[in-house]
Amino acid sequence: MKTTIKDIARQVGVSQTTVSLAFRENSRISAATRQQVLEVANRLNYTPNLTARHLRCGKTRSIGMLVNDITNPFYALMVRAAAKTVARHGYELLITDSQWNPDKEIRELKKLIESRVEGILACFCEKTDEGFTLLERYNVPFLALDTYPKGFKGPFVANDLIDTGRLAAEHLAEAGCRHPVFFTAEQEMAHFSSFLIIEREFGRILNERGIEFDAGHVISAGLTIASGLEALMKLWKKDRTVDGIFCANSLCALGVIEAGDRLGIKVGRDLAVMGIDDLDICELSRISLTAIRQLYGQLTEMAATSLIDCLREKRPLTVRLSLKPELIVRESSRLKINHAKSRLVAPNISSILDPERVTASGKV
Amino acid sequence: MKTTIKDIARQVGVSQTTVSLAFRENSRISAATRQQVLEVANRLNYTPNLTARHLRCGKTRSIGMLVNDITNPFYALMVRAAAKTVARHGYELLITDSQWNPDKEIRELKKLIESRVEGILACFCEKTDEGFTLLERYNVPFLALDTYPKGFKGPFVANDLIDTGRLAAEHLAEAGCRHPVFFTAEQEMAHFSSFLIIEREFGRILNERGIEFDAGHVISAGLTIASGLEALMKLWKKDRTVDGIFCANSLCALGVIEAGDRLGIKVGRDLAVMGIDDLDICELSRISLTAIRQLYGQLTEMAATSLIDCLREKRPLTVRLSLKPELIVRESSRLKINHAKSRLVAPNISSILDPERVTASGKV
DNA sequence: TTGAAAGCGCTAACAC
DNA sequence: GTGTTAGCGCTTTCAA
Repeated sequence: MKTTIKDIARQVGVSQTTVSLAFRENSRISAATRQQVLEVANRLNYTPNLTARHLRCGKTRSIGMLVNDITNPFYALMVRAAAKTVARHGYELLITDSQWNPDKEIRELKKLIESRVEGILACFCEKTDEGFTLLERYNVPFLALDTYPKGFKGPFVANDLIDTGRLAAEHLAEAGCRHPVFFTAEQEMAHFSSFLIIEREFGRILNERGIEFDAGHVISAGLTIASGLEALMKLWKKDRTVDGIFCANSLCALGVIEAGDRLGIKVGRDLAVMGIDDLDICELSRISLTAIRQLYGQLTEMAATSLIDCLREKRPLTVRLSLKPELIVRESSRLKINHAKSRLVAPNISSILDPERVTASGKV
Repeated sequence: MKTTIKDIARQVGVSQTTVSLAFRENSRISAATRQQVLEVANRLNYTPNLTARHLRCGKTRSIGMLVNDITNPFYALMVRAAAKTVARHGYELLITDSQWNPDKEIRELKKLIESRVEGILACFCEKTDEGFTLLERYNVPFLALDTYPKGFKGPFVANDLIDTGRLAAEHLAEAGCRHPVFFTAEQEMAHFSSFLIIEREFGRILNERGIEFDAGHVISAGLTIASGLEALMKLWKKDRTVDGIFCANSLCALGVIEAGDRLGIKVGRDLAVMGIDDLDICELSRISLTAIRQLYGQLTEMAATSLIDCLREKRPLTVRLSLKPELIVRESSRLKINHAKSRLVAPNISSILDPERVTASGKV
């Protein structure tokens, strides 16, 4: 059995209260008794039982975090940022993963609530409203992170998806694409509000510039290398006029490049490829993938901070914030430049060379 | 304030026990009362307080997991596998991250102990013995995962590092390398037992085959793309005889390839490059990096299962298991073949094409 | 400066 | 089937 405060009290010959007090700085305990208590505690290998403390105090000093896929570098980055931020304020982070499964999302959220986390940072998988309805119902302070469900009225810190769509459209238009397509997530996810927002703005800007784009130019490619590869293979069989592909993430774009290589398409010259999420490897000269960088670390830090601030001050959460993404142009989409001057520009390698860079793939 | 069992009891007009019992399947409660209780519970938005339950029951049904860097795809993969396995047995997973910092490792382990996890899956950062000494002292069942500290007498499930070193040495020797080097982790990590074991076996096999290899052929390159890039840049300035580089991970190897490209070295023909950890992108034909695949998912699943089994049966943990790694040969190291027959072999693309493949980079 | 008593929300043992 | 009682380990009054 684990040593408790009682055991120590008995050994030292003081009350439980005294022992409890001895573990806190500048409480009204004499230096001598504190000394004794700490000694015995150490000898008996005592560690406080947080379960008991939390029950008694009525709060857990913990924040829950829900992500869709912990093995995705961006969620991992967010988790890391959240853990750090939360720890700085004396909180724990309970991490859970829905695996894009709405049922699991609900189950995980319930468990967090039952664990009595004081607040939740939630990346909803957005297939239903159940997730945030649940949190609202049980009255748990929460914040939507990275993206938020359609029509969501609550607090969020997210990436600016309209801007994302716009940047992509403008870039491809300027690169000289006349037949761009959007490779969105797989069928089941393609109707998530985040992808739809990007798609709509992407199309709107293209149309504005006189480039044809409608539902027929949206392809449920998926979000993995394998699915991007397959999607271009399939597309190319029936349509070889495509000259630009905007992928919903960079993994998909890597698959598209691979397919291009196998099909003998000159990526960057005859076909512009770009993705969302700037992975480290996008910078390799062999890849050199144009990507829209989202600031996941900052995003999460801001979210966690404002959640904890509100918790502290017992204010309701009101933050609704969209972070601007950044376009990183590389070789995979220099159609116009290459056509015009046939000149290669050195890829942007600054960040790869910077060992201090916060990285999604990290170390070992 | 949150609804408690008491509130429900009062509303329904039964005792707390009855309410408590009503939430369990086939307890001795009448269908009618259960019905009532559940109804009221639902109306009052009741959720059980796990903190209280755990305190009362004296166990938390939770397992702690310590990794060195949650943003590293392999640790993320392990976390995912652990969470799944543990959940299947009705346990929770508390995830923490030492960030390769031994002090943080201790702090995090202490927090897990205080949270009264029933067992711990630990990837020790190995800078000191403090981590496992602590766990032994507080008598927490634990398992070293992925790697284990030098001279470690306790239970572990790890990759076979001797085999890893051997596979690399044999492969480079057979590829025809006469001047191979080992790019190990950065200075501060290079003396970790895992890297040392790999290094020693790598050298031993090379020597056995009459290839020169000593401490001078070990370079503290680091484990990131940036550091691999820099390391080869530096090395090439003073030594151009190197014809094979075995990197402690694949990210480093990607950096090496990048450096090779920039320096005009023909990677795969004049310089063989290989790494440990087979990332998805290693399979892209633009990269085609030879790598030693470690089975992180299986590793973790086995560890978690045996931990929980022992917990259940109150047996002490005794497992000491090393999993065999697998060599995946690709274009980056086909020196001999290329020299001899100048023939390119199609890269192994099977796994990329398999959408079911468990992947480190995952979706979105 | 210390101690006694109460209680956080729940469950287990036992009585009815 | 249901209720009573006690107690998990801790902290927080309040009294001494």
